[in-house]
Parts: sequence; C-alpha cells; structure tokens
Amino acid sequence: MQRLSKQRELVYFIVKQTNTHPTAEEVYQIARKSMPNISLGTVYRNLRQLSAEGRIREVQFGSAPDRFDGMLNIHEHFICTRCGGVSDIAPTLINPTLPGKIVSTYRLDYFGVCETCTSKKC
Amino acid sequence: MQRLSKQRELVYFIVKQTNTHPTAEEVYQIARKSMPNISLGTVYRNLRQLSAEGRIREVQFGSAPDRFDGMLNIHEHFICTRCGGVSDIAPTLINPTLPGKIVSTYRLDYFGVCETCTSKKC
DNA sequence: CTTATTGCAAAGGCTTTGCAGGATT
DNA sequence: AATCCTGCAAAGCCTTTGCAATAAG
Repeated sequence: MQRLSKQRELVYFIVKQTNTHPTAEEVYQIARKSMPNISLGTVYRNLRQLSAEGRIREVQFGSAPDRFDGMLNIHEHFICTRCGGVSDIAPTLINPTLPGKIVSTYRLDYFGVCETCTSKKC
Repeated sequence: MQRLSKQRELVYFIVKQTNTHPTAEEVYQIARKSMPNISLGTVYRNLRQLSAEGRIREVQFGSAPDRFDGMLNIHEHFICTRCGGVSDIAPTLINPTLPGKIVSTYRLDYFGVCETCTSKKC
C-alpha cells in the first residue's frame, strides 16, 4: 500500500506549480530549498512513481534529460529552437485517428521560434 | 574537410535500408556482419555525424535508446504500445502553424495498437 | 509492529571522448 | 604529408538500485 511521504508531496507540488517542464535535477534543486537533505534518488523515485500513477506526466524532448509536466489534460507543446523553452499549446489536432489502427493517444510537438526570441533579434 | 570512410557509408546504408528505426546498437550488430571489427564508438560517431549533415534523422521514443530513421521526407510515426514497433505515417497534419509563432517543423507521434497486434488477441 | 520510503553511494545503461595508429586525400 | 577517421577503452551523464535506517499507518 502506498504511504504519504513529505518528499513525494513536495516533488508533486513542485512539478504541479512549475510550468517550465522541469528536469529531475531542477526539481531536486527547488526541493532542496525547503527540504535540504532530500536526495536526488528520492526525487527520481517519486517522479517515476507519480508518473506511473498519472499524477504528473513525463515528457522527453531530444536526448536531453527527461522533463516532467504537471498539466494532465490533453495538450501539445511548442519548443523554441532558440531559447529551448517549452510551452503548452491547446490541442490543434482535431481528429487523432488513423485508418486500420486503434489510436489511443498522440503527441504533437511544434518546433520554431517563440514570440520573445522573434522580437529580440538575437 | 570530410573524407569518405567505409565505416560511415556502411552505417549510412544500414540506416537507409532498414525501415525499423534501428538503435545504435542494432546498427552496430548489422554492421558487424559485413565489417566484423567496426567499433560501437565509430557507429555512434557516424550516426551523429550523418544526422548533423541531414543524411539521416535521429528520433527518440520514450527514454529508450535513440533511434535513427533513413526517411528524410516529412512524415509522422505510429508507435504500437503492445509490440513497440514504429511505423512511418504519411503526413496527416494539414496546416502546421500557430498564431504568433514561427513554426519551422513539427513532430507527430500516434500511439495505439497496430493491425498485427489487434488481430492477435495477445 | 509492519513495511513503504528515505538518504547514501554504488552500479547501470547509453553515449561520448582521448589517444595513438591507420586510412584518405 | 596533412589530417580525418578508426578501434579501443576509459570517462561521462542521467537514472536506477541495494542497503540499512527511518517514518507512516
């Protein structure tokens, strides 16, 4: 049976209230501020467990470290190829089906340049 | 300047003619059949270099090892959640744009159960 | 009291890299 | 000859795991 641990709830709230799709390391650094001797291993364990339970979601972008997302409703992502930022996008795919196949879900990532980077001409 | 090496061309042809989106390890195993002392490091180096040049493409599915794709034209993927197979899908996304953002490309993965796994009721 | 969870550190998997020898131009 | 590329092995990065101690129910 599952127990309620301070560490897990902390990890959960961090992912939930951070909209930047943090990596495990980032969650760890934030967590340490309020719980200095939480360990990286515990953060990883809880991220994995929370994902398995569906309380958060795991997303990968490129071969970089895994990121975690507290947004559970169906959404898509926009990845800025200049600043690397990841933002959530409301669903644009109207009818996610394919002939002859059973489609249960999909993942749609758009790549491009975000508003901020477009205005800064860096 | 770049030179023509037997190893790189072998890696290239393997990715090009294998439509299963092989991992580096799989490319390595295939390569060894015709070039027994090619090294894994060389396979990795060449996969990376070929991707950088745009001769092949790198794709990631989940946190599993990276996979490589010889199909260069725009296409989408269907990942069978039962057998793990990855197949190419002709573009279904009609208009890959987002208001206020410059979209240069996108990636669309469908997840579900493929025809084979649907018929086998395993 | 029972056992899920933790912190720590070691191990694991995949990938990259330093090096000296070999291949290509 | 110049230097790109290779094989090998070691190192690197991210993540998982074994263990004894701790905490939750």
